Amino acid sequence: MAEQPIYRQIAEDLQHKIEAGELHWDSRLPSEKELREQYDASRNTVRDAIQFLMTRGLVETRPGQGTFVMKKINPFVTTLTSEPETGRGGGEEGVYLAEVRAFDREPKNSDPTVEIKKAEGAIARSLRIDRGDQVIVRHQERDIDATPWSLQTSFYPMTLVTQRGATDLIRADDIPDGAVAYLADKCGIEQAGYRDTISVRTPDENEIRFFKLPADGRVSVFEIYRVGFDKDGNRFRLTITVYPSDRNRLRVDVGEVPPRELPAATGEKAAAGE
Amino acid sequence: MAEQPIYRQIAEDLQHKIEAGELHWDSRLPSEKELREQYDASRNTVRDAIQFLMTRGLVETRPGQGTFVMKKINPFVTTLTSEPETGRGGGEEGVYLAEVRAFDREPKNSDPTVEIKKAEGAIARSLRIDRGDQVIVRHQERDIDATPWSLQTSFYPMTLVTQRGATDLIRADDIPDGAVAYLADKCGIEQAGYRDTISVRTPDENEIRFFKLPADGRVSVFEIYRVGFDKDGNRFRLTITVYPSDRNRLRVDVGEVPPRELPAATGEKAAAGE
DNA sequence: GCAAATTTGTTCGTATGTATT
DNA sequence: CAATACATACGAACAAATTTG
Repeated sequence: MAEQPIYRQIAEDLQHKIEAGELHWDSRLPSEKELREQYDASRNTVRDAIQFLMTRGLVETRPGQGTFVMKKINPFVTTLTSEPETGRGGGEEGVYLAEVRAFDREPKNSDPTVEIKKAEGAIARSLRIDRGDQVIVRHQERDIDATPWSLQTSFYPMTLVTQRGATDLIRADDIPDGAVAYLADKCGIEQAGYRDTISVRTPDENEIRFFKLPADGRVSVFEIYRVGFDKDGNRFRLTITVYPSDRNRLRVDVGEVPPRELPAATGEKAAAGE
Repeated sequence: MAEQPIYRQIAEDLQHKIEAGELHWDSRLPSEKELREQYDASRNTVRDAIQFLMTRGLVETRPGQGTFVMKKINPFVTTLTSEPETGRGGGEEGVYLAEVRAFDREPKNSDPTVEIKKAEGAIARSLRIDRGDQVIVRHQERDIDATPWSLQTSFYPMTLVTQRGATDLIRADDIPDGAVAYLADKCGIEQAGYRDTISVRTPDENEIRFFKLPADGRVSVFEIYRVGFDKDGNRFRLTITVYPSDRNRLRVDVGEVPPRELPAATGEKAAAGE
């Protein structure tokens, strides 16, 4: 049995101190120089230990200041199956706002940006249209409690506007009840169901900037492709939502499941959804 | 605009070469020594660049051999909502085997290990039992096409054995049709529904070993807590499944959704589920 | 506003250990 | 056993960000 490398030993010791409460939230760890003396190791080895803890989200470093114990994030739980009756799912406009407020947290939506583009490979395949077909791209940024929380981009075939009269899709305005409800009202396209495909990947440059994630991709993001189907099984929209995995959880309810309990005051456990 | 650090420049250059097809799948990158000469940088800097690419799953290192361009993994898609009729969900024994075989891939289940433990905090909360109550812990390892794919651990209250006669739960044998079906048969506990909570975290030591993940936790894992409810809303089991996020996707179908298409021969796209 | 001190970020060099061929 | 290549560890220097006087 090989002995643990030094940097791991140091990391473990620091981790224990953090978990034992010796180092509380937002308190500064000893500087690299001090740690070097404490553990009688080189600076690089100490830095390896700190990086190990950073990868696991226990500490963060601030250039010129020091290394700090990370605040435990109270994750927000998005229920993907939230409103089967209306055919709308968790994460969508109206549902999202209601969900967040139900947990006593403050949502904020940016104004949407609207673009017209040619469909690229993945988009065209998801919507079963031809590559190069015109699509409407609507993009929104969302905060919870003033922290950047998710990025949502929806793609609609241009034919919804040109042939079905859904002209509000190309206005750079919020659609108050959500695009799904609008399409039902305006052109009678009812969403009979949707399919979510969930993957995890490293964030790109934009996402790192918006979510204020560490630049080296230690914190990954959920990427959810949601394809909406009408009652004939046709695909009429694709929504891609990106959530940083450190501050989000997803939930799926199947069959008969008791309703969610509301958060007990500021209790972490209820909100964490166990 | 600050210039990019050298290790990022090298990483980008290598990434371009990979994406341009100059370095094809499974081909070896130049050794660290050669890269050092090519880019006129130190070995540590070259290693930083390689680590950057490893984090993003573009290359892998094999001690004693070199650094290789990673094969694009054909992810397996687990549908969490797969069999609403039977009350069983994706990832569970019978469903899992059928799902994998339907996509022409070869599943393998290890024999389960069975332990009796006292329920710890998270387990007790999930099952709504008291901390310290006895629970049965059944653990299984799963491969697909000889690659380690998921780790599953189920927790059952001991009362199912002592008061309801579900004695097979404490036998270290496979339960062929799955524990859910067994409990329905044996003690009439029907699973009326279940709730999945999905989070992402860094793998622990065991998971790194089993899944052969990079030791420093760059590749994260999905962790799915599935709580089963009977028709009275009581919780009778908790199953925690861990999937490496680099080779797995999750799917959720809500409402009326056309059936999945079967893979077109060996096509990546169909299997990826777009 | 500026300069000094502190702290982390990046880069270099070197040495030794370990795994594989 | 030897060669190759990655993993860990040491030391040193300068750069960049931040705080303090």
